[in-house]
Amino acid sequence: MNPQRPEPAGKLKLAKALRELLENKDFNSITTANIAKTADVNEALIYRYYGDKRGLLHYLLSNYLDAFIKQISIDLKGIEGAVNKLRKLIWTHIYLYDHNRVFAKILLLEVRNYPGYFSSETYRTVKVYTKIILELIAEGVENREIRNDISTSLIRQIILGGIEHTCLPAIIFNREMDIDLLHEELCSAIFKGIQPIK
Amino acid sequence: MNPQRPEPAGKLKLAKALRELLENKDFNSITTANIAKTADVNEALIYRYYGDKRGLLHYLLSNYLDAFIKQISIDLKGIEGAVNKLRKLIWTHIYLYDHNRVFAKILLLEVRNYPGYFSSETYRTVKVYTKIILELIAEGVENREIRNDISTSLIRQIILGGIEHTCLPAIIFNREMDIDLLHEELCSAIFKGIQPIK
Amino acid sequence: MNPQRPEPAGKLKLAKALRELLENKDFNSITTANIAKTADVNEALIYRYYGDKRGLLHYLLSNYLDAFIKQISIDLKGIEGAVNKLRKLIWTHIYLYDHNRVFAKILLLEVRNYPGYFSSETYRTVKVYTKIILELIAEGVENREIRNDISTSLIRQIILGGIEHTCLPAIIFNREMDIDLLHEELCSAIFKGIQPIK
Amino acid sequence: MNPQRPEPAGKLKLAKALRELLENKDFNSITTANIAKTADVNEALIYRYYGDKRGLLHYLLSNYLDAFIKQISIDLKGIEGAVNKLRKLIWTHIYLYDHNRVFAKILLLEVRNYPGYFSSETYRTVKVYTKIILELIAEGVENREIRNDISTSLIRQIILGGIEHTCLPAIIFNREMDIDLLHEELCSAIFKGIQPIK
DNA sequence: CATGAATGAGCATTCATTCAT
DNA sequence: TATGAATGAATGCTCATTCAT
Repeated sequence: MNPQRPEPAGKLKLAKALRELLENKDFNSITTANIAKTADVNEALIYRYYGDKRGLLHYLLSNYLDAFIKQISIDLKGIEGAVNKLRKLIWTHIYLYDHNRVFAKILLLEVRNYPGYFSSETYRTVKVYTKIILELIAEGVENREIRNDISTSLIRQIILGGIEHTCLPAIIFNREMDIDLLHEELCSAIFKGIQPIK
Repeated sequence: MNPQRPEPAGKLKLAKALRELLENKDFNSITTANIAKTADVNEALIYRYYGDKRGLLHYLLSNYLDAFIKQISIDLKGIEGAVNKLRKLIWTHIYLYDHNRVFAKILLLEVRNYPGYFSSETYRTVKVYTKIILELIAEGVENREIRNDISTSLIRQIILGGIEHTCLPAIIFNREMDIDLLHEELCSAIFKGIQPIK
Repeated sequence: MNPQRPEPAGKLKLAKALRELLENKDFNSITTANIAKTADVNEALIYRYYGDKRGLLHYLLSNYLDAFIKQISIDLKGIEGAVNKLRKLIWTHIYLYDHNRVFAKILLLEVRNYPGYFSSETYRTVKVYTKIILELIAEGVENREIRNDISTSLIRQIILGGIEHTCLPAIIFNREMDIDLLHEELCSAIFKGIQPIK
Repeated sequence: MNPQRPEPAGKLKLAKALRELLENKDFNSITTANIAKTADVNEALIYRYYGDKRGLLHYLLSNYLDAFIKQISIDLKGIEGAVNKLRKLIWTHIYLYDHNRVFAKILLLEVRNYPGYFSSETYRTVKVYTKIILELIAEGVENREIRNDISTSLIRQIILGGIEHTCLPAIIFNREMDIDLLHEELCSAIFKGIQPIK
């Protein structure tokens, strides 16, 4: 219960091992034997620390998501205006996807199809993020930067869907991404539609 | 002796079964037992009729590709001008992806990573299609509808990449597609760049 | 029931096909599909004509055994004395093993281990042969060419065991056989022991 | 950490089970399910401990070969003269084949035809043995007990071929062996030819 | 905190055999 | 007389997971 107690060595080694392996293989074709051997610990530790193989994946993911959210929070500091903040958020989101393709892949492709996703901690962490977005939108609506005749949740949908739509092909096919270009295109598409008509 | 001998029931049932299963799962996580049970035939028939599990997938695909190409060829009839034909081709391509999501998924995601794809019959059929596109582009260049300072194969790349980029997210996440909208956006992006500056 | 009715084409083709295949593979690794394809007939014919795969093998074998016995019977004509006839019989036996290695292999290795061998037609034909030997021995005993204080069946055992012993290594490892040398060694070993002490 | 850690129970049970089964069936017709059931352990242990089914066979074999070579080395102690040592070696070889028929069978029949045999550890161990023989022969040549106009490797060939030829039939057909008789016959045949003419 | 041992369920694939026509 | 369609029972092998220590 002591939040300060350091994680056991084996637990960390396993997480590190899976992260490594995910760079070259997809989750389903990585075996537990594989992970344990790479980590140089016993296979059974996966079950002790993470419940099961998928648990380890979610642990990895939630670690990443925490960093993701922390990064975005920092990046928003000092920016004025909800739309400006959202622009920055989108840029960082794309940037982080580009620089953490393994996680992007898991998040975009692996994690959703599985039963239990919506009751997972990953999902709870994702919701923290979507809540941040929602609040920015609400702020925008209040400031009259954003139309008030579209529901905030639909707007959030548009933003997240747009990011996904924008990044997915490059991530699936390991293509390079021109972050600034993609960001510009995406923002103009999004904000043209959701900004109030003056 | 009859070259038109109808396909055996089991063969067709298997193809149908895999098509069904692919709607919800990806190929690798569909088992042969799974397919056979869905088809309500014996597992061994997969091997009798298709050589192996992957053979069945390629059968499905090549059936679809033939229909795909036939449809596009018909759709181009009566249209004048290379750019107009290409616009129509893109529309039909998107339309067919939208209405045959299983095949779109296979084509976009499953089939490429596999060793032997480039020596498969599927690949040969795909090349028939890309050749059609190439010829339309060449026609366009000749008629001065399309710039002659970009290689035709690069232009083809742009078109096919664009279609992919446009359709992939909707296909992966089973989202609805506004075909006309996507088509319009895609075409304006493509043709703005490749039409000659007057 | 007409003994003159010719064998159906398919039946013969199958026998021929198996004989061919046995030259390069052992029986267990030849499949029924294999046989039928080589014979260019339907797989089910094996079951119509021979009951099962092993039945076909036994048919082949009994054909061979008939020829074997016929050949030996002819070879014995015009030879005087039981021991001389036995010498000739042994020579021909070795000769035929050497020149029909496929059958030698089946007879020596494949056929015995199987349940049902002793009630097979093959076994009945083999008994015709051993009866010939037994009669030659009895003739020899009567003529005082062969000791009368060893049972004829034991003597037969010694002869057949000796032949087997002599030929087996060459047959298993596909080695060449010096028929005359083997014959001489074997006969001197056998007849030294079984001829009456003068 | 203890390098002498005892072999796991399951590993040993599997080896014992295969040894038992080989008494009545040949390796190819023994299934992994068969082995596991006889050993009363899980089939997967074969793969954990031996890599695959054939690995288990080679384990059995190499255990046996080690004992074989150890026994022969001991038996040669205190014997004077290369030819006398070879005689003893031949006797022990025949004796061990007689008393370990399963291994004799594997060694004579199963192991050779397989691809990879010549790069296996079994083969390396076999070579240790043949080297012992070669050295004895060289010793004999030096002492003028053995002719020096036949290559030592040919002489080794004659000895090993002779043993094989002598034991094979009895081993294949589970017949009894009169070891002393076989030994005497074989040695007289071998050494008549290879001893120097005085 | 960590491990070695063991397992059940499943995997793609093979093959001798049956049967309606 | 012959065939195409179909199948049950294996086969060697893999892997996530459990558990006593």
